[in-house]
Amino acid sequence: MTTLNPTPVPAAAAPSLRERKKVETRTAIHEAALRLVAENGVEHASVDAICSEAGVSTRTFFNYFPSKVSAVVGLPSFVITDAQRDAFLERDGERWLVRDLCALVGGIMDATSRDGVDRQAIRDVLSRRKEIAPDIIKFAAELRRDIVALAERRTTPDRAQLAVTLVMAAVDSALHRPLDPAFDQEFTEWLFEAVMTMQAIARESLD
Amino acid sequence: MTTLNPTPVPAAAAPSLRERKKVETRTAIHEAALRLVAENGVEHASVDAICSEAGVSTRTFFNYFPSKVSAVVGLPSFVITDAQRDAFLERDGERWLVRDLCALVGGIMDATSRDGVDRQAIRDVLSRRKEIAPDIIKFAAELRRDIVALAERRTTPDRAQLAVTLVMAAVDSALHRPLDPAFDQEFTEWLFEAVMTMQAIARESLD
DNA sequence: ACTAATTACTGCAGGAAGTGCAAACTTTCT
DNA sequence: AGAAAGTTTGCACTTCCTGCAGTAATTAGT
Repeated sequence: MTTLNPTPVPAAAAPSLRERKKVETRTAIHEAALRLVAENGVEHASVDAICSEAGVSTRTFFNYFPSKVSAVVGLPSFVITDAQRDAFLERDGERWLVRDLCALVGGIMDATSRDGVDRQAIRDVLSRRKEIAPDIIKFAAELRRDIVALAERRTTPDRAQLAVTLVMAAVDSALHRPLDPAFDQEFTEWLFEAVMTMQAIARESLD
Repeated sequence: MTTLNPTPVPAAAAPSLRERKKVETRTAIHEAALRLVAENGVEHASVDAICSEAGVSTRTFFNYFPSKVSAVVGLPSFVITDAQRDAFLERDGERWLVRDLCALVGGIMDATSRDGVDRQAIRDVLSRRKEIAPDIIKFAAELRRDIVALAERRTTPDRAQLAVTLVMAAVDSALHRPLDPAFDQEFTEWLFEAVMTMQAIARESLD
């Protein structure tokens, strides 16, 4: 499952002018959003401001991103690729369920800022402007549903619900952690570590 | 902590006409919001519609509640009472931290729909209209900060962060659970149970 | 190279959430 | 009754976001 090419195989093909321009404007918007939010905070970085910074019309902005947060994240929405879904469903039952969920979610989150945008920039914004966390969580809600659907193929609905909640909580904790040097290591690892620490805290709280 | 009266003690005193009217309009708005959201879903229940259902102006609506969700919940915001804070800080250290957090959060959530509104109504809306969950979580974000601040008095910032994240995840799971008969029992108990189950899932996922 | 079909960009009109301000109205106090 | 204090309302305004229709740019066909 390592070398699956999503494009129709026959040579990477020169990306057309159109394609290049699309990437260009999307990147422009994304970078402008990142820059302005970093400088002024989410509240005081209006979509209009981002648009003029990026040199596009407001309408174009919403052609690329459905919301302000999504522009900051650099993704119209979180999506599960076929490869990711297959990898997750390869194993069955509850064994490694939580670990696999971490891998899945980590992989999905890693899709942010692909097209040549400095990943450090997005990390900075997330850690410096924590007010954005609730919006991001809300933004990820749609994804959550999809993941629960997948998890339900490996355990009961009830436990699937809780397992996913737990992993999403790990994401949440990532957004609230101060500064976050750990964001550099594999996000998946980081998530799993968070889950394990939570588990430990819960257990210790009992004796 | 069972029989603590929040009012200044000296006789319950006849609530003035003004006070009664305020409660009346707040209740009217809350009930209208509940009713319309239950019928049409969050998306299709506009604030304007809620206002005319409740017989108040739009402006008055926002005098009572800062947002649509807050009107559904029936609270301008989640608040920690002094009694609750004191009860939480009575114990020290990590022992029972998670349990105490569940009690704290459970108590806070229990403040919804006090003034004679059928609690069943709000439960119904939450379980029938799950799309509202992300908004509620976002609504509770402010509270989250306050709770973390409290938790930090009993453990390290890092572990406080994670412990609170875990308990908030339990709330999240409550919002996503199908139908939820358990909402009837003490919410606190329910939260703790969710945490424990998550802990179990995480642990089992390892062996 | 010129035309035709796609596809992207833009403006405009408008809906919905939410805020500040000042006028109008109600309850309360003296 | 009249002043003081508090509540409700209308109005103008900002921001996010969507549908629609027209324009402009890219690409494909000849």
